[in-house]
Amino acid sequence: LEITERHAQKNALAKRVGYHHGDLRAGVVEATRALVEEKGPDRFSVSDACRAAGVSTAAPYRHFHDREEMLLAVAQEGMVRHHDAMAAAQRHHTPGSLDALTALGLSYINFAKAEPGVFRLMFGLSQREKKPQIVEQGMASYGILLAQIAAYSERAEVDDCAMEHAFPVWTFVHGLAFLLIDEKASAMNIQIDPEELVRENTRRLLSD
Amino acid sequence: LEITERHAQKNALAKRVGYHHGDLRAGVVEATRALVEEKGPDRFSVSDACRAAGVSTAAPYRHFHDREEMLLAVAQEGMVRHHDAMAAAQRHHTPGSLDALTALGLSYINFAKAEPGVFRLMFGLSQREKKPQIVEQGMASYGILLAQIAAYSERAEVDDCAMEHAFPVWTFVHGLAFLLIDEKASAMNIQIDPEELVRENTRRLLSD
DNA sequence: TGTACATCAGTGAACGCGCGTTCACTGATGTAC
DNA sequence: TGTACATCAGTGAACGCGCGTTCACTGATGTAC
Repeated sequence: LEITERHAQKNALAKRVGYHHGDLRAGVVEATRALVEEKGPDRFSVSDACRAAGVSTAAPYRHFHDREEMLLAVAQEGMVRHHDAMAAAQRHHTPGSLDALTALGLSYINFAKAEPGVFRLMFGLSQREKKPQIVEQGMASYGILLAQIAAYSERAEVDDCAMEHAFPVWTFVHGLAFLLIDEKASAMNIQIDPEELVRENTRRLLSD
Repeated sequence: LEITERHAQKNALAKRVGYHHGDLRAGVVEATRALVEEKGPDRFSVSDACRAAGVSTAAPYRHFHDREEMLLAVAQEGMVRHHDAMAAAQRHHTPGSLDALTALGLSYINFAKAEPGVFRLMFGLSQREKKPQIVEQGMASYGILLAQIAAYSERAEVDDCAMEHAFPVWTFVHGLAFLLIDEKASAMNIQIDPEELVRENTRRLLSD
């Protein structure tokens, strides 16, 4: 009898076996991520996330100091996904080629399109960008761009010249990402081919 | 006696003469703008604005349907200021010169720096960018850029070529504005000279 | 010019609600013997 | 292997709070006579 009850409970709640959750932290972070995506970073509420994760509203406080720390965890994981996507995108292209740089830019934009909520969380104003883990992860992503640009201009290492050229390329791609997810291009009736746009203008920005 | 009372009251409340406000709508919009600037568009609350404007929380509902309409009014006025700043910036330069285009871009960025809250309100995702008044004002601002770019490439009118070149320039400047107000450039320890950055990269984006 | 009255901008109090966080408690788990 | 116990992840109820909006009301203003 008791075994049958247990079994039913297990099936009903899927991840939940009993009083203990198993991995409540991961569950809450995933619920937070989904809500940030659904409602935006500012509409997210702790209560919502707990409801979605199927735990009491007090539970997250065993794992996070406060609401902000939950968002920080989501931003952090986002930074890693973002970095990994860029690293993967360049892998299929000749280092230092315009193709590689285009793939890098497109993967930045595609991340923004795929996860606009998390993208906003990562790149919007907050105290988050001052946390060392976030800065480090950002530096790592920027490093991928720096290396490609150094290779593009046929330099062995990242020098001042590569750094000066990298920032405008980041700026352009960053602007395009926001214009797309904030629906400004479409509101202004501007048709866009992201790939050609990124390729041509990266080329122009790196000219001289 | 009564006159003295009136006088004292007038001095104390400045804008407030008695039961009626005079221009409550403008007062509330200004309070809303200031709060959007101070706390950000998402932290703004109707109650805060009423407190700041010195009116009851019910008062704005004589002039606005709801909270969103108050933000819409602030966005709208922001669009006009933004447009006027760009129009003024180009006035001192030869039409179609790189100087004129640089001044245009810088005025875009300076608006973002001066009013980051309103800038976010104007360019963030919402249903607002679909309101005809907002779209129209946006088109007008974009038209200034289009005209300068047509003149830059020595064309008499705005043709497809000008439109194709304008979008990347907007994208670049827009991206720079966000990287600056979201403090990404400073968080990554990147030093910037906005004027040179805008001039050089506008030139590159318009090359070919 | 003086009075009666309609208008409607602004009030003050209340509404129902969801929020972030805290608290004393519960009970599943792992470990020592 | 079996039992006693410490640990601590998760609970459920409550807290104080500020929110957006509505309501019946008040009183200043402008107009008709």
